[in-house]
Amino acid sequence: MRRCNDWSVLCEEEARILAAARHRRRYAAGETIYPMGEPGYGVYCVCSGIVALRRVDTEGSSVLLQIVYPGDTLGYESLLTGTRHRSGAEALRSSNICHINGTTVRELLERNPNLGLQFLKHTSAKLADAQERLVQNATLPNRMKFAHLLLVLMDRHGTRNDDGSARLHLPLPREDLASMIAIRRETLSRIMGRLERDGVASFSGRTVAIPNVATLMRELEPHLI
Amino acid sequence: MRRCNDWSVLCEEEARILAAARHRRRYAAGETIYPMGEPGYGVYCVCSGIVALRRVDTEGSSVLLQIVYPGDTLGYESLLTGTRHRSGAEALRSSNICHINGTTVRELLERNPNLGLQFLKHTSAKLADAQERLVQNATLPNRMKFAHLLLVLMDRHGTRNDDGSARLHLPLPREDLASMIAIRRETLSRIMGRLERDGVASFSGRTVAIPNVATLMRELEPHLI
DNA sequence: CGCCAGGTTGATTTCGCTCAAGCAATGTGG
DNA sequence: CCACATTGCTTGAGCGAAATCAACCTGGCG
Repeated sequence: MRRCNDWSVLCEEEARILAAARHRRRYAAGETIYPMGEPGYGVYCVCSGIVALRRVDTEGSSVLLQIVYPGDTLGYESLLTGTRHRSGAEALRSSNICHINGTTVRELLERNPNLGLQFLKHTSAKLADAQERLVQNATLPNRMKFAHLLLVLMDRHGTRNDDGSARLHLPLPREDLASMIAIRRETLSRIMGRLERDGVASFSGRTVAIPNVATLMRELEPHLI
Repeated sequence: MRRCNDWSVLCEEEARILAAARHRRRYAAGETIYPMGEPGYGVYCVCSGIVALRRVDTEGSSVLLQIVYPGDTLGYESLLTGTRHRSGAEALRSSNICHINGTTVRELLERNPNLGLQFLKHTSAKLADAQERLVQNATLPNRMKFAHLLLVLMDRHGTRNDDGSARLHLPLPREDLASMIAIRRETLSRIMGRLERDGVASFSGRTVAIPNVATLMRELEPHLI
C-alpha cells in the first residue's frame, strides 16, 4: 500500500482503519475490474500493473478514456455522486488492486481533509488531461495527434537511449490507440505506414522503434508549409 | 454569496474568514477574468452571470471547454497544482464574480474537509462531462453532436412550452458552438440549414425555435437505416 | 457613409470512413 | 498433424462528408 501515494497522507490510526478494511486481489490481463454501469461500491487502488478505463457507446464503439498507473485510485466519482460507473475498468496486464469499501472511504475522507485534497489534485490533473485531448482532437491533424500520443506513451512505456533513439512497447491494440485520438484503426494503420516511410518510427507488432526522438518531436511543430 | 453553494458547507467562523477576504467585482460581457497562462492567484466564484472557459491552440484556433454558471468556482486547479491556468476565463454576459486569494482558500480547505469534498464533487462532474464529450466527438456524426448540444443548452438557456415546443437563446457565437463539437463554423451553418429544412429547429441570430422537442430528441437515436 | 464582425453560401478538393479482401499468428478440435 | 476458425492487423478501392478557400451578405457603429 506504500506505493498508493494518495493514501500516504493518512496518520497511524487512519492507516490502521484502512488496512483493516482494504481487500487486495490479483487481476489477470484482460480481466474486468468493474463493468460500465455498475454502482460504485467503493474505490480501487492500483498497486501494480496497468488499468484502462473505457466507455462503450450505444452503437458498440468503445473509446479508451484513460490509462491508469500504480498509485492511482479509481471509482470515487461514482461513490461521491452516488451514480453508476460511467466507464468500465479493465486490467491491461496482470495487476494487483486493492478494494476499499464505500463506508470506510467516507469515514477517512471525513477524518482527514488531506485525503480529499489528494483526490482533488488527481482529479484536476485528469480533467486537464481530458481537456487537452478535447483541444487536440478538435484542432490537430491526425498524424500530429498520433505523434503526440507516442510521445506521451513514451514516458511510461518507453526507454530512451543516449544516442537520441528510443524504444517503446505499446500497451494497447491498434483499435484502442485509434479510439484515443478519435480515428479508425485503418486510418491509424496508414498513418503508421507513413511515419515508417518517412523514417520517423518503425512498428512491429506492439514494439515501436524511434530512431530519433527529436525527429518525432518535430512532427508536433506547426505545419510550416 | 449565498448562491455560491460550494461554500455553503462553511461554519459561522469560517464564513467570516471568507467574507473578510473575498473581493467582489463586476465584469462586463466579453471581459476577460483571467487570461490563459496566468498563474493561479486564487479562485473565482461566479455569483451571477455566465462565464466561458476557452483554450487557444498554438495555431490560434480556440476551443470552448466549458460554460460556467452561478454557484460554480473557478481556478482551483492551478492553485492546487501550482501551475498556470491552462484555459482562460471570459464573461459571456455582465457577471458578478468574487475573488478569494490563495492563502485564504488553502486555510479554509485545511479547516473544513467538506469544502474540498465539494470541489471534488464538482471536479468529478466536470471530468465526467469532458469524457462524455470525448466519446461523442469520437463516435457521433456531426448532426447528432449538434442536436445533443442544443438539448444540453436548453437546460440552462431555454424555455419549454406546454405544447412540446421550445425556445432557446444561444449564449455563444457560431464559431464557439462549432468548436465545442469539433467542427468548423461553415459546417455548423450547413447543419443548421439542414435541421431547419427538416423542420427540427429554426435559427435566427442567436434565438432558436424548436417546434417539437421530441423531434429534436429523435435525432439522437441510433441511425436506424 | 464606410467599416467590421459575425454569419451564410458556393465551388473545389482532400482526407478519412466504409467496405472488402488478404495475411500472419494463435488456438482448437477431429 | 492438419483443416479450420479466430483475432489483430494491413492494404486497396471508392465514396462521401467535411475542410478549405473565397465571395457575399447583414446589422451595428463610429
